[in-house]
Amino acid sequence: MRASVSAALKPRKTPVQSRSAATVLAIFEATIQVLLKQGFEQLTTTRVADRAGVSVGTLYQYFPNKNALLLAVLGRYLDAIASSIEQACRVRHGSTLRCMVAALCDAFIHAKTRRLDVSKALMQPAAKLGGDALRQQAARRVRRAVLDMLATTTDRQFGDLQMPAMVVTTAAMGPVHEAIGQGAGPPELLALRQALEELCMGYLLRISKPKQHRSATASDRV
Amino acid sequence: MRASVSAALKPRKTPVQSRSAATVLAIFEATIQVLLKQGFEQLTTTRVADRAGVSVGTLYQYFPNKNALLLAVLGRYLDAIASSIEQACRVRHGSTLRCMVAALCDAFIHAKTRRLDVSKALMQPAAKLGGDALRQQAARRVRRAVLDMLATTTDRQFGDLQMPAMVVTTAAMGPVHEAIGQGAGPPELLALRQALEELCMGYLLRISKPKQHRSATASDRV
DNA sequence: ACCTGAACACCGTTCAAGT
DNA sequence: ACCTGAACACCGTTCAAGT
Repeated sequence: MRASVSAALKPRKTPVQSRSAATVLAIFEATIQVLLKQGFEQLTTTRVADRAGVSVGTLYQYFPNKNALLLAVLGRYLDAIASSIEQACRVRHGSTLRCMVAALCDAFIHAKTRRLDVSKALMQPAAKLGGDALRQQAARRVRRAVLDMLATTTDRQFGDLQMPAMVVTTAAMGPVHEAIGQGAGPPELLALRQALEELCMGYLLRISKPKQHRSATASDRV
Repeated sequence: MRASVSAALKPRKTPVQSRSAATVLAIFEATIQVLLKQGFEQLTTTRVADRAGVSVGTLYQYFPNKNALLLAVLGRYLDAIASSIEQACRVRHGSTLRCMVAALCDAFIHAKTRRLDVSKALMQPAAKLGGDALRQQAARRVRRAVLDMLATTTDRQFGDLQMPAMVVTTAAMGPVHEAIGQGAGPPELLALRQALEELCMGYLLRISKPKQHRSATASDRV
């Protein structure tokens, strides 16, 4: 029952023929193309329709307005990011804190780096009306995934988990966003990854206690 | 020689009579009013001019286009924030790491909380073309201030300072932004402040070594 | 069921005319 | 030196007509 980020942005009419499903896909791709080649300011519904090979009217048959189109594209992107981080977290359930932190830092950076051009292109309209709500919804999924993972550590125990999960996720985003914005290359990203790990480890060690070493296998497979 | 964030956004023509200085101020205030009352989507150059009590033509005499107007308003806001953080940092030069971190966390939260309505209203257009460049420029000032402060600690010594300064500033922004976005009240902000302090402390202690206790007064007034 | 594109309303921007 | 506001170009959105 995991909520999809783009749930509220469903096209006006659901494609029932394969022809229109292709049309919607073409519009999505055309939007990203225009965003990449012409930029946000130059993005026009007519231009998108042209590049998609359809008329404006067709575009408006599937999206109530330009904003909804942009949000739909952004939503797909955020969905993909959230999913990949969720998976990275799930794989590390029941492992060491250091191991979890390392995986998490990797996942954050990969998410933003995977399709760097698209990331950057989407960052501009991201703060427009509604875009922030989407961002928050995706952040909630990530936060939840982090919390679930932390709850299964083998070597540390936490009091509250809500706050640390929130702090770690949002805190890690900032440096990554900044580094990307400054056009950081592979070497800088490597140094950044290291710094993020120190950041998360320092914080999480500080607010947690070592776990009692009675029977380590007891809570191994909860 | 500290660069002003809004340096590149100077009005088209510099007001030489007091009448026009008042006009520019009125336009600034009108922009924020419209942003607050009608929202970003409804913000129209004509509407701003109307509320400022001038005609559109007058507005365009001082700002080359709508985007420049928005950026100018955003620039003033970011300037104010950066300045207040710079000052908070300066006051703590030569003090303890814990003391610095505490002051810094306070400054971050205060900056975003001071005029919360304006903060929120400005967050929408912040990511539009050019807005991101402004944000980065302000972030650079803050980063610089943090670095300068850290260089004067009495109890710890760091290897590199560039990375920690960058990480701490950008990392702290995320949780604050998120909390504000979720409509956090005073109690939540207090808990957040505490968490931010742990975050910064944990990280900075981790990457620094205790200072030798030879003659503490030697590097006191560098 | 899906597509077209001329037509309409509205907004950013200009500029000739005013004081 | 500063202000005005009608006029223009362009973009988002619609809808009657097509297949």
